[in-house]
Amino acid sequence: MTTIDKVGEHEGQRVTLRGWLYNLRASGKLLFPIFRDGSGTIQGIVPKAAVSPETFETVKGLTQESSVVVRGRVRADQRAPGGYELDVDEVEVRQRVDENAPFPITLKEHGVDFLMEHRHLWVRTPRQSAILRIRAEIIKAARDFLDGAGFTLTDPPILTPAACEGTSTLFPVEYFGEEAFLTQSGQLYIESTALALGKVYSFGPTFRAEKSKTRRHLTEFWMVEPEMAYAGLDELMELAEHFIAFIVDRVLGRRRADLVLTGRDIAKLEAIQAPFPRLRYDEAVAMLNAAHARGELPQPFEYGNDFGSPDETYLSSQYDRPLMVHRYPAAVKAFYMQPDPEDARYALCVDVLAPEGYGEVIGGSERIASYNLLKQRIEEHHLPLDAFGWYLDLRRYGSVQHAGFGMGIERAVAWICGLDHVRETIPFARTLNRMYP
RNA sequence: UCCUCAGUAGCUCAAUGGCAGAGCAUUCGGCUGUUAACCGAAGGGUUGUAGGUUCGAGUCCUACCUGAGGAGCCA
Repeated sequence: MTTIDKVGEHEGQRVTLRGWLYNLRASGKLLFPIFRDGSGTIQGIVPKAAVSPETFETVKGLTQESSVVVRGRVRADQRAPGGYELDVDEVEVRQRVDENAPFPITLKEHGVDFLMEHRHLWVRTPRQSAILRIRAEIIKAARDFLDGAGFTLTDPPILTPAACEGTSTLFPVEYFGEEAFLTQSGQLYIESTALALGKVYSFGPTFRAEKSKTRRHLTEFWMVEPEMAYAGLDELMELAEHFIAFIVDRVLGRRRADLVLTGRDIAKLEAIQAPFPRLRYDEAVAMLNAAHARGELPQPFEYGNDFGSPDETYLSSQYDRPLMVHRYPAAVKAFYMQPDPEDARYALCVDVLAPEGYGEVIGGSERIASYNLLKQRIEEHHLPLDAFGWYLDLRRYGSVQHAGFGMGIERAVAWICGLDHVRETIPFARTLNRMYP
């Protein structure tokens, strides 16, 4: 018993593979079934003269995605894409797909709507499987990095009584006669555990009821959020760049074949090394205005706004590694962000923009440590003060400088895999117009 | 919420207002090295829904439904 990714270790030996029929070609009395088992694909060879008549007929009658246990000898072959072929001598069919209701996803092209409607079957195709393996590697790398750097995983609640940020739309749920919401970020809660444990992180699903219809948005997405006590913006930016560089390096080391399978340009990922370029918001605005003056951007940028998607795309395209933009105007940022002591009009925050137009993958900031200032900001943003009582408590009992960021897993996967839409980065995407399957 | 585009065979798409078509998939036949194999044949249609214009509508008009791309907002 072995798996397809390890057949090279069994060259010349007879092995058993458990998988599914990916494709079947025939040339007279030669059959070429291609099997997949979740670890890869391999082509089998079935010459009529070399096997029993029963085996030949069984393979000849196989339908796409029928489940099979196959036995045969592993043979190196120059003509094989993976380097090895299987001289099949025995096939056990576990379930044969009925030819009157064939597997809907063929090797030919399909539209987005059809594929998403059949997502439960689409995940079987080699490219989608590769993306899901890379996603798993990215998540493991993120956790390994933080675990190794002294962070403790603390899981925040999914059901929450109030908004973390006043701006985004929340999904309401009925909670024993009261209204609760699905979390849009674990940040406020891990600020609490950071003051208990020093360095912490959360990893989990978050929900935003925004009616966004773009290649970068899901209503349900996963975030990894580190939070550090006794740390400010500088430490946070250093953490962010080493975090991302570690993840990219890990994927290049362990999932290179899958990156190639997705068609990713590997050289672009190999350039991702810390340190990353850093720009103040003001410097980024100057770049956008200069680009507009040269006719490279259609819209002039209005100082004081947050960057739009075309602005982010332009800025990130100027560099071969992620760009860190820091110190945005406090007025456009969240209520909990610490103002810059050198100029209170700016917030001590940072957005990390992925290269090649993939947009913001990380957003983070130093948090307000002062009780009075935080209370004032909550009031200025017209947020319910009583709902934030516990959050204000953190500033009454041993308040310290602290900072953290959130990285959206799906955007990171989309960037690292070079995908044009985040819907392929998660097994079952939840979008504005899709809840099925 | 706004802007733009699309909806025809299981899938991907054609069809000047004038006979509903092709490739793939499926079934049958041929081929001993195929790489989304190829060659031959067969079956497969309420053209998203409802109305309207017209001698005649897949095609033009109106409304609606569904989806996609983008904006805003965000990770």
